[in-house]
Amino acid sequence: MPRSGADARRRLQQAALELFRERGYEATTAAEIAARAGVTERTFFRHFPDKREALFDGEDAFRAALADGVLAAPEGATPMEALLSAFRSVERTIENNRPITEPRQAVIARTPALRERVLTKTAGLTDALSRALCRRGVEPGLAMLAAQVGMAAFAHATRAWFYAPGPGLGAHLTRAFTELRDLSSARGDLEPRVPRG
Amino acid sequence: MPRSGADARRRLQQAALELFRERGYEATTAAEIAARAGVTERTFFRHFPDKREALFDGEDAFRAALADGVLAAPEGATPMEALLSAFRSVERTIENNRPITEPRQAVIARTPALRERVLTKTAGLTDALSRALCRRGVEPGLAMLAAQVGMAAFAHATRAWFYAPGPGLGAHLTRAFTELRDLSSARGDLEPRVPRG
DNA sequence: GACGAAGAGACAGTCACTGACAATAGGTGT
DNA sequence: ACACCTATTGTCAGTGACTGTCTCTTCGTC
Repeated sequence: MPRSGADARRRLQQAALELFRERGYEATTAAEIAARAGVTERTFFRHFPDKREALFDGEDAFRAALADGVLAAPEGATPMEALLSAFRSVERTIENNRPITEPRQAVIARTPALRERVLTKTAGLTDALSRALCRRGVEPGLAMLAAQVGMAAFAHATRAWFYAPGPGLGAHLTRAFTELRDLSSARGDLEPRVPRG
Repeated sequence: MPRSGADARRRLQQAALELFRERGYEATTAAEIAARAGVTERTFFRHFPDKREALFDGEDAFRAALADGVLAAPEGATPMEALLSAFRSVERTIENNRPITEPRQAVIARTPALRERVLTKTAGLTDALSRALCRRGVEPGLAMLAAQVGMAAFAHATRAWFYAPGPGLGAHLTRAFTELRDLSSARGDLEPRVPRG
């Protein structure tokens, strides 16, 4: 019964989150998730390529928003400025989504398999940022480096905001990018200690 | 027959690499790897927690070397300087291991499941670097940020060296850390565009 | 009211991974 | 030489994630 397709998908996601919270990720089977959602195990795997993905959705939209944010940055912005601008453009989205992401995070935090998947999701976002920077004329290699560094700062800010939401994500972002600048600005000895022969 | 234990392990790793190169990762079963190594499938899983791990070994030693490198950095070094010093301390190791890592990389590059595992391995290294920085007195949050940024630069350098080994990894490292400094040194507008209400 | 496409169920099968128990090779002490 | 102990492996049975295939039902369309 193709009731709506999207309906079953939403029920599956809800059931998955509930069960993961109740018994943990490893202890719940795909069949159980499907049963609670009122469909067959086979249907579960038609909606999600694997069990983990039931917890990660809407990442495509977020990735697009980030990339758009980079492209929408002011003309003369440096790579890092463009990235910060992109992060600021999704600030509100993240803050508003907190009630949804918070319980999810709790499950992820205690499940190695899910933490691993988070890393590939983050890598996907980093790739998107890198490609967007390229479209702004940044050399590909440098774009990837900038995207990774920017993403590290963004993750840092998000982590800090998660534990201390008071100041708002924006304040943590500002702080993270300031810390970033302070970290690399110290003029040090960049030359190898031992000259190569 | 407990021939030696470590022997079977080495044969399994060799067989895994060979088969992954011949037919690809997804198309080879754990039983096939075990068969080529002259043991049972059950023995394979006694040596490796999962199929992917047969390709990733010696990461523990590498992680320890990196952490030691951070701790061995000169007294007054900044976090980034300590990280660079750590990377320099494993330069030779990486250069010497190229014949081993190169075929491995080729398999990993075309296998999403293995790329995902690389990310968690890298995250493990980043954690170790972060903890080492903490032992140098760096505040934990900042240590994690520094470790991630440093690891991004290291990965950038390694990537560049992979395609252009000529100048040596050390030269690429120097260049990466210089680019890093240039990236974040540009003094920009770090304040939010719209004041928070 | 026929019809085509999109979901969904039913069913069988592969493969990664695990627990439990038995068998054997190697080294050790006497 | 002999009993003994332990590490390592083989064997077997089982669970659960995922896939291919086929059929069936429902919904929008003509």
